[in-house]
Amino acid sequence: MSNKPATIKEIAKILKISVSTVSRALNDHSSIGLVTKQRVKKLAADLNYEPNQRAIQFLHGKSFVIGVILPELSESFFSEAISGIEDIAYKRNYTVLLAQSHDDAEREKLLVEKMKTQRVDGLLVSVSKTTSTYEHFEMFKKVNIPVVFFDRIPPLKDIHYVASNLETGTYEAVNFLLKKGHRTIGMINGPNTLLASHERKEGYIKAMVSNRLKFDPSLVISCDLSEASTITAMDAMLNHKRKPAAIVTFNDYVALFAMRYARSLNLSGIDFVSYANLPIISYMDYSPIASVEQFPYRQGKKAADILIDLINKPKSQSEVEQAYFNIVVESELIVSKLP
Amino acid sequence: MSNKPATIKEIAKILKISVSTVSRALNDHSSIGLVTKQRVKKLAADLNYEPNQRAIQFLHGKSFVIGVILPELSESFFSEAISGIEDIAYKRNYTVLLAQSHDDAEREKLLVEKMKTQRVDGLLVSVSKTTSTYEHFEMFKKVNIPVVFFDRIPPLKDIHYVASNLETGTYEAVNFLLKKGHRTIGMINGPNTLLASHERKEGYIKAMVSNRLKFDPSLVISCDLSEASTITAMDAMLNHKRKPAAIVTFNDYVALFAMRYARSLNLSGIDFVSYANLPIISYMDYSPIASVEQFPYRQGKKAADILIDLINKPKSQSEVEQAYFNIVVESELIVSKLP
DNA sequence: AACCAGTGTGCAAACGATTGCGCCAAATTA
DNA sequence: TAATTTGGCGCAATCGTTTGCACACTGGTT
Repeated sequence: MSNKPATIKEIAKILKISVSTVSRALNDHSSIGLVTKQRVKKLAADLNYEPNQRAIQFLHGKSFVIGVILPELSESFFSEAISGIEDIAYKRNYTVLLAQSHDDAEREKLLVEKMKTQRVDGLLVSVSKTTSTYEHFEMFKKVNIPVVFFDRIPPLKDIHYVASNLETGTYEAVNFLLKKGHRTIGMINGPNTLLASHERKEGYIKAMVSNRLKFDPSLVISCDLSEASTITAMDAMLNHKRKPAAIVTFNDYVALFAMRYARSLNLSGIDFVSYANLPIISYMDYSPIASVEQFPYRQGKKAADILIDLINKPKSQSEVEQAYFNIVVESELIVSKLP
Repeated sequence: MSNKPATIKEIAKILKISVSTVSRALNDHSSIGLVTKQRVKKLAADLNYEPNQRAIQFLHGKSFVIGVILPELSESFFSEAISGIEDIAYKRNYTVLLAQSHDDAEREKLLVEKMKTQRVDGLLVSVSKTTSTYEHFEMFKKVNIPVVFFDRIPPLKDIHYVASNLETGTYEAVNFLLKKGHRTIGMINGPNTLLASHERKEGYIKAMVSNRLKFDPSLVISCDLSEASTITAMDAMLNHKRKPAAIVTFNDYVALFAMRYARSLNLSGIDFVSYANLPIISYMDYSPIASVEQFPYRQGKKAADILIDLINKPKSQSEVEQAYFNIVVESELIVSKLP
């Protein structure tokens, strides 16, 4: 009963006109008379006609699908980013094919393969932590399928990407602490290999310098983001000849570890500032007094927009004049509301 | 330059055989000679031939896509569930079309519409909190597209669903507390309208009764899950003539609020048990001593498996003999490891 | 010599929608 | 009145793949 969806053919047969007329009528083509249009549209509505997307995709040689590969949806940065991607895709009539690499380079490679066999029209990627080779992405370029990276950018030339610049947010953060009266500010940073660590450090330095303070490198300590490593860093801070009165931490986890450790030593009064990645942290007894926000939703939207623009861009005649989008979303300091 | 992907036609032309032979050779059809098969496969590999999925989907009248609508990816229950869904879909050669309702009934309706125009082969849904009408799902049934609900199940007859039974986990939780020596155990439950609240209460009662203790209804207090409401419930607990020495809370947020409130009153020694929904909670200074786990990944896998089974099931001759899958994934108590 | 079985291959239709081209009639113009 | 425009519509090809059917061989059995 009421089984197969209606097709354009059936409409044509019932109305005793040709399928081309029906198609044109539904698409408001100028060469179709008003009465015919209305008759067709009426019947289409009655039959609950909906165009078969697979047929259209097939005809156009396009899938209207964008692939999205990201490390972990359970990280709130990514679950928020995917909302932005989804919203744009929806608005621009694209569909999202989502997959998680779970920070596994092998799996990421497989997923990229699958995206290719699925013939996505474009790819949005935030690369896995363990990824060290990038040929699988290069393949896409060869077949002219645009790839846009976001947040976790591979060290490649000539790519499109959207990422946040943590320098500005960090600058604001340190400035905020200085304005609050702190003179000695520490930073528990991430591994030096990460671009993100570098940006944080640069922001820190700029803030110090622009306030006519001299930058003390020994107050910026790297850690590997584990609790143990955070505690080691904290020990170094606390034994420093200039013990910091405020500390900027690489992320909320590190802040959590550091704050807990400080309390376990019965130390209070140190102000912490972090980078927002755990929404739950605001519910907690102790939380950073301010946070650098990276606007994942906004980044997701932007990246999706760029990707779809690229998909629909007429092919550039010469490869040379190809422009690469390198969009930087500025980060921003959000000061916690007092309870 | 290496533009369009290779097609079966090109292979046929190069090898001077017909497309049907090529197709059959690639699919290992028995009527094709060994030599021909090998020649075809060799060339296909050389040309990086991959079958055009859109063409195949179009031909079969199937999309090999399952739609997934869930409330919020940032809730870890769902982000874990989607991993299970993805994994099964990948394994069984389906593709996932994901969308979030953000707990908005209107949006959910729109998304269901979109899924229909996209002609998904099946639908997996966890309904939004604000959804109160269900016709949009009924539509799918009419056109014979299977729908499987998971976790948040609508109050409908004759539906497929996968959900966890919180009764068993709650039973274990209360039992655990009793074994630990507590005689008076309180429960801060959710709204009575929720099935989940009911299951928790039943588990609580069963545990008490099976330990020959009498059930005191005044020790099970409902709240609306807000902090204020949790505090009200806690006040009632603490002023109870039999002040509970252990409390089971509806979820981790409620546990967080309650524990914080207890500490603010300088109360310690109350044992809390909760239902796992915030992975971060184990990182915190104070956390429940045990948690009822609902295995979202497992639920997601199960739901996806059932859906794909339904999609591929030969049509039942009579509507009557249609069987409905009502799968219950038992919940389970996980006792926190001591640090 | 006629028949059959098996093996290997090609022809052509089908899936649903779009679109360039051509055709016919009515309306306008010369 | 004849010539030209134009509004309205149909024909048929096209996209890539699968598949039922027909056909042409070869080799073996009556």
